[in-house]
Amino acid sequence: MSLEITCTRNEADKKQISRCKETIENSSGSLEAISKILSLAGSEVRLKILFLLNIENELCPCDIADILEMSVPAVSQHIRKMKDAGIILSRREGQTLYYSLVKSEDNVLNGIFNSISARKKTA
Amino acid sequence: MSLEITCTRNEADKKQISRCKETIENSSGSLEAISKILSLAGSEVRLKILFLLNIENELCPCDIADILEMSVPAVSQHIRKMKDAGIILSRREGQTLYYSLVKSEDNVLNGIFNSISARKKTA
DNA sequence: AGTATATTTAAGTATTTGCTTAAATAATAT
DNA sequence: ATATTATTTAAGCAAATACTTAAATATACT
Repeated sequence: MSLEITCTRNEADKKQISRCKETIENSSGSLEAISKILSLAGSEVRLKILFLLNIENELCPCDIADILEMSVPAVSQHIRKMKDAGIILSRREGQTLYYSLVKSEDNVLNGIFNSISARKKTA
Repeated sequence: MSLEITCTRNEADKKQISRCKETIENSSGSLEAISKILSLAGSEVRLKILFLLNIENELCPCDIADILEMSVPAVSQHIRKMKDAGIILSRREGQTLYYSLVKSEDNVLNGIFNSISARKKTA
């Protein structure tokens, strides 16, 4: 691989590079987990769904489709991804499924919701 | 469009739905801006780069490639996206370009870095 | 000027994503 | 049982993503 010959071999700070490699190695689990969540929240549609669930507590796919003006299957498929990732959960009431956020302590999503509100005030 | 006929028309809480529509409308700017940032941070490679820049202050593409064990062009292309989005900036020193985070107050990235550290402790 | 280094850019391609439409489940109502 | 409603699942497809390799820029060195 051409990876072997880079500027590093000549004059870079080797100490810094190995320190960084260690840092990444040590946080590899959280980096993977957090990037998974961010990749979900990084879709504008899904961010809106998460944002709404945070405010409204729970919503059904049908209502979400109505609010976001998109098809029910499209919403359902976004929901599935978030459910598979364990960031939302469902409760059935008759024919209707209500989805809500899975609450947790060190939740990166809370910071995101705060940022959305904060930025709104600023604008 | 089939959007017109959903469960909403029959028995849903119309008040809730219009309230939600308004909420989304009101936050539409921040939702778009934040989801853009999250979609960038939602790539494991880019999250690692951002995480490293936060710790090391600045790094060159070559070193990042070395640390993450990937090709320089691949790194460069990730960097370009983040630069285009205005979340990182560059400083030239001779042939070397040093990249660093654009610092700001209500930065959603700070919360993310905290979550990465917090989760590491927990694990 | 000519060569080497650091980086970017471009072209090509395989994979992933996000919708659409149609069909399948699941619960309810008649 | 049959039909209706809420939702999911599957198949298909266009667009976006993330690499690869090769070529182009930019700065430094001789």
